[in-house]
Amino acid sequence: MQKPKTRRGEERRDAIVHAAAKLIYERGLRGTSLEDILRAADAGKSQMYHYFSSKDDLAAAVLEHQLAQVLGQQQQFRLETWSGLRAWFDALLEGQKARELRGCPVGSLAVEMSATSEELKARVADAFLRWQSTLEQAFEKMRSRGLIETDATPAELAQTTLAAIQGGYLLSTAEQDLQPMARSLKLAYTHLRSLIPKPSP
Amino acid sequence: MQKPKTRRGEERRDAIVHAAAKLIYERGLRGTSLEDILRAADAGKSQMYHYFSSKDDLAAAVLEHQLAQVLGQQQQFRLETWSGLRAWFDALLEGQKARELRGCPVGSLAVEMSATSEELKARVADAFLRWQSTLEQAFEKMRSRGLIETDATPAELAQTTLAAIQGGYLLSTAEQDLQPMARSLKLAYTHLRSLIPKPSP
DNA sequence: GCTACATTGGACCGAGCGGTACAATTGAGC
DNA sequence: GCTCAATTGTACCGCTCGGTCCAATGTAGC
Repeated sequence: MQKPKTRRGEERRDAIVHAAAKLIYERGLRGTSLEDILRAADAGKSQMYHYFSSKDDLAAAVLEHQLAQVLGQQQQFRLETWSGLRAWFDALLEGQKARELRGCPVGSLAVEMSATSEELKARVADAFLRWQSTLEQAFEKMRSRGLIETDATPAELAQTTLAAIQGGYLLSTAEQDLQPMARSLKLAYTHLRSLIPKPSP
Repeated sequence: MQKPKTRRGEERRDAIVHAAAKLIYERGLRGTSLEDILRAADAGKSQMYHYFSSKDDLAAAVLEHQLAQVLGQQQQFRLETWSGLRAWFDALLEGQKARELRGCPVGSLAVEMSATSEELKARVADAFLRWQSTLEQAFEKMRSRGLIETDATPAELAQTTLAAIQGGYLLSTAEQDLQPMARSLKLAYTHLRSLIPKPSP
């Protein structure tokens, strides 16, 4: 409903979002009740409805939180270098293994939210486009530095790379096997490497 | 609970599964109540519980139904030929457009089911592996006919192709734009084409 | 047309859901 | 230490959910 106006309020709001993110990631959005979340956050209903207007509103905040987590981790890598890109892919794979093949914290939430209201659908689209745009910037840097050379636009590369990531997550979660994701990421990496300009003889 | 033992029973069971598949595809599994489904199928609760032991049991039947639909359509194409493969990709894209970017009938259900019980998770894995195996067979045919030549196993090609499809679906649904799926499928196709053996000079 | 079983209608249930109301409590700034 | 807005505890609400029960009805095969 409204933003926290004190330090303490902010911390409580964050605690609710954190607990919600964790539970929703594990059980899905519809599979997680407000009461579960509030119990986990050690908060009461009045607190939640003080900061969020509805469960959907909280869900939107959780989506933002998850995206921020992903982008935060991503920022630790210099994606515009080959070694950075590879390290990032490796980290995604490690994360998926560590989280027991439960899927992408943003992607799986997005699927469920897109099947709900128009409002949430729009929020999901916005979140994904922002994610895509961070990749686009990295590929644009690579292009301008001569690391890659292709007719494909950076936007196109960002889309196909993100699709490979999401497809990898989904298949690896569905089949309960890390391999499909490993292979999908490897293919995406190999494809990008194939765009390295040929040395002119 | 038990299988239909008459013609009429079978039709009613099918009607329930059909209605469930449609609504669940539109609103998600948890977002669809039994009462919604039964109203749409013009059936009563006792009918549903006569043929299914629970909502999860019905969900498993819906997954089977959706997979059968997908494999049925797929069978109309000769995937082991380049033109057939391309036509299939085009058809997937057309379907996603026609269904208003709502995603893969199997994939989106799989995401939600995997976040639920262990039982459903196992069913999802089985379904996906069966889908994957049909692709694997097609690629194996291509390989044995000399259409492709690669170190990658048919199983590996099937996995990466399926991942590209699912990633394309997910991104296109999330961003509410057909383009990411179009590009993801195009990339998958191009990659497979790159495996055409070089004519020995 | 009898019989045995498959099928169906519909009332009912307890639990849990998202959401509301309101009074009590806290604490920052003066 | 007063004041007043920010924050919190708690009881409550109406509704919908998945699931149960059992009597009524249809019907295939004899």
